[in-house]
Amino acid sequence: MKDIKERLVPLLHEGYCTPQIARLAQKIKEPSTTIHYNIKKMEALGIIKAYKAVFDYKKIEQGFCVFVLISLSPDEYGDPERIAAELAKHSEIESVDICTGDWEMMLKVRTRDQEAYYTFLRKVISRRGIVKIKTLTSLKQVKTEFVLL
Amino acid sequence: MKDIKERLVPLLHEGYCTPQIARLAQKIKEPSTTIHYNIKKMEALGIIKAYKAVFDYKKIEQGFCVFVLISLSPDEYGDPERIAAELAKHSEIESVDICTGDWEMMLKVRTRDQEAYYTFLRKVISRRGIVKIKTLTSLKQVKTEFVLL
DNA sequence: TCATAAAATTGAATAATATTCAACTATTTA
DNA sequence: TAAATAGTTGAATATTATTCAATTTTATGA
Repeated sequence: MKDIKERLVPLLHEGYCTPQIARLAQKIKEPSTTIHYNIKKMEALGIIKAYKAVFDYKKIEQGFCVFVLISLSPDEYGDPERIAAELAKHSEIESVDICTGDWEMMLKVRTRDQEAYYTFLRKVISRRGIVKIKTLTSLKQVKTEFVLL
Repeated sequence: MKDIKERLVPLLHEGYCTPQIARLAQKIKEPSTTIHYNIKKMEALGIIKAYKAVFDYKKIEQGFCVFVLISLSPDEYGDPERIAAELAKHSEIESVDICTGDWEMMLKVRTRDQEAYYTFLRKVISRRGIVKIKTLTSLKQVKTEFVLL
């Protein structure tokens, strides 16, 4: 056994997939060359960013999911995007949004369990510029990435 | 012109994609038949739920993105999943989570613009059982669905 | 309005890829 | 330790994506 699975998951997580042109052609009832042309165009225009797999995260040791509401220090109001870009690099973070309202930033984070999240919190989230955070823990994920679980 | 694009986007949004076995095989340096076997196994076990495209949502008229924090009426504490499942059906909703803390539910919603969101709010979110909501509007999306924008 | 250019659609041919299958190896079970 | 099960792999086949050239449609400018 070569633990192929463990090496596949991270790749499929962010890419290494492709549209099924033949199936789309059959569904939409147009020639596959037409589908091909239109998809390549959307890729070239940057409309399509990636093709990826969606997992049942409980089954890949990523069952702990939280939303992190972040309040920035006034020093950072001018350039929240630098912190956002820094955070976005981490593979545990599913999404990073700069927001209005009581909180300046919203993260969605996935880890193995609460302990792994605590480690992540200390290592990544605790940094200069972030003055307050609030964690909302997901007890049950009903839909993710537009896919019903 | 047949507006192929408009018909492709909703399909690619939730599926109609497939893993690139040859590319994965090259990357991982294992035979493609081994990759194939392992992927089919993950699909059969329900580890992989779907293969889908990720879009630059501004470019498909879905540029308005919000997080909706929902507070349920005490009547519904016992069975928040029915409301969650109802909400999850709507294609505007990217994710539905049942949470701990001050709010019982978290939605991520995408619409064309603020007006479309307002309509959606009145039509879908306003319902018996939901007693309070708070909307956090995303001003800038840095990362979505594990994909950098 | 009409000529011209650019963009989009399409069928046929080809190239690339996924899938099947049978043999083999490694791992688990009793 | 034997037998059963699960995982790996190369070769053959089936399916699918891609290229290309021809054609149609749409946009542009005098």
